Amino acid sequence: MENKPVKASIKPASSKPRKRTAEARAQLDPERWVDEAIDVLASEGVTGLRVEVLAKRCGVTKGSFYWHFKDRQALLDAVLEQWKIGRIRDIEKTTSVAAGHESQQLHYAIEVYGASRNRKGMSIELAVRDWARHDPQAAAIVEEVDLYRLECTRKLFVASGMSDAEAKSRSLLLYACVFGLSLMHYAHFDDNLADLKKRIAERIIAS
Amino acid sequence: MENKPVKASIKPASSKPRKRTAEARAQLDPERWVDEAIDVLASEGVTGLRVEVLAKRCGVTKGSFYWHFKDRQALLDAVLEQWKIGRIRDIEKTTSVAAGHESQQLHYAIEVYGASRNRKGMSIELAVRDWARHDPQAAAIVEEVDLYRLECTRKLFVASGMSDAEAKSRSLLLYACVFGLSLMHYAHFDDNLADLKKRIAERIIAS
DNA sequence: GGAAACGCATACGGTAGCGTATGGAAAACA
DNA sequence: TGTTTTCCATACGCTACCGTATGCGTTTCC
Repeated sequence: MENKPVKASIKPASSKPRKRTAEARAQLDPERWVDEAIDVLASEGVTGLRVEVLAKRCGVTKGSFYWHFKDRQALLDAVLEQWKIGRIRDIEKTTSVAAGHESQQLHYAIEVYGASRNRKGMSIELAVRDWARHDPQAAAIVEEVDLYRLECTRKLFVASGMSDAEAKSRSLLLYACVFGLSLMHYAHFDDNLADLKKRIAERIIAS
Repeated sequence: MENKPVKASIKPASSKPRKRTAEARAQLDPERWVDEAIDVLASEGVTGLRVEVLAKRCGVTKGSFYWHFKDRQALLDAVLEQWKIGRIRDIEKTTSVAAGHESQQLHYAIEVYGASRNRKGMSIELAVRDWARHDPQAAAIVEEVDLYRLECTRKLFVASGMSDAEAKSRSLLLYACVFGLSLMHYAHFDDNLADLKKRIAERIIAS
């Protein structure tokens, strides 16, 4: 009556690593768990990230989970670590630019966060930040990421001709605004939101 | 014996009425529950708002809770309602000003949110907004409050001489920044945070 | 072709939380 | 004074979790 061998939620694994050592497999699957966990995190928040729920999403039971992870906390640690790595990689990609196009790149940085196609990314961002309000470990990761972000955009502002102090304030303003906007419900505040956003971006970036 | 539904009412609760009528008592206590609930909400988030935990904080058992409230959701509804009322009252207080002092009042509005003495208020704010990410009812309340806030500061910007479109963008920028800053961990980004904040406020408000 | 390790299922004990049922003390009322 | 209403305690059933123990088919290694 119970589902016997759960079939295909185990995805590739069969074709690629022809020679799978124990380590190769043990390192591959936890990543799968973490990816799925980040998905749940985005939609349910950290408190909705339960072992048995996650297992069901992966098509297995928690017996599998506790083989890959010591406990729930170990998963949370891995989620934080993977989030940090992904963010830093993304920040580097978003803020690297040829000299002379700094302010254009800053505009892009604002847009890319506000874009609707990036809703999931922002959901993760907000979930992690809410998590950080109750968990010092998450707070430490968020601080790392924030400082890295702030530093990268600060450089862009400096490169576009601002003083260091002004660049720092603009950098902070930029991210505060990006995250703050994603917290607010202003869709009915104006019928030309695009113009509003454009004015805001200009105010943040323009000299 | 059907217990009648409890209606939340705002009553200053005369200090110690030696003669407490039935109605006075039935209307006083739900308020107490809601106040305590908002405290828990601030520190634990909406998912940490449990009936039995709350009862313990009130020094009673949940038997009492279920006499005053139909279920947990009824409490959550009351919390949202009380939060909305409190916010709107606060916004009116913060944004009412004699003509000619508008930009000064805007500076005050920014400061009052960032003030450390207001940490609890901001915790509630963030908890409600996180709540709104998963609950349409909470989202509706947040939208009401947001639109009211945005409108009040918009008027201030207009009164200080801006165009309507510019005033709207500044209003949105102001609150986005206020909430965004409270989400970020930037304490170690600079050793003169006061100057940073001052520059940011100036950028938001100055013509 | 075993033997060991792997990867997962199943079963179990335990806690926390929701909501209901019911009893009971004290106040209010008549 | 007797009755009703108010307010809360206690006990119960139920579900959702966490983490452990154990069994079992399958792969990997010798």
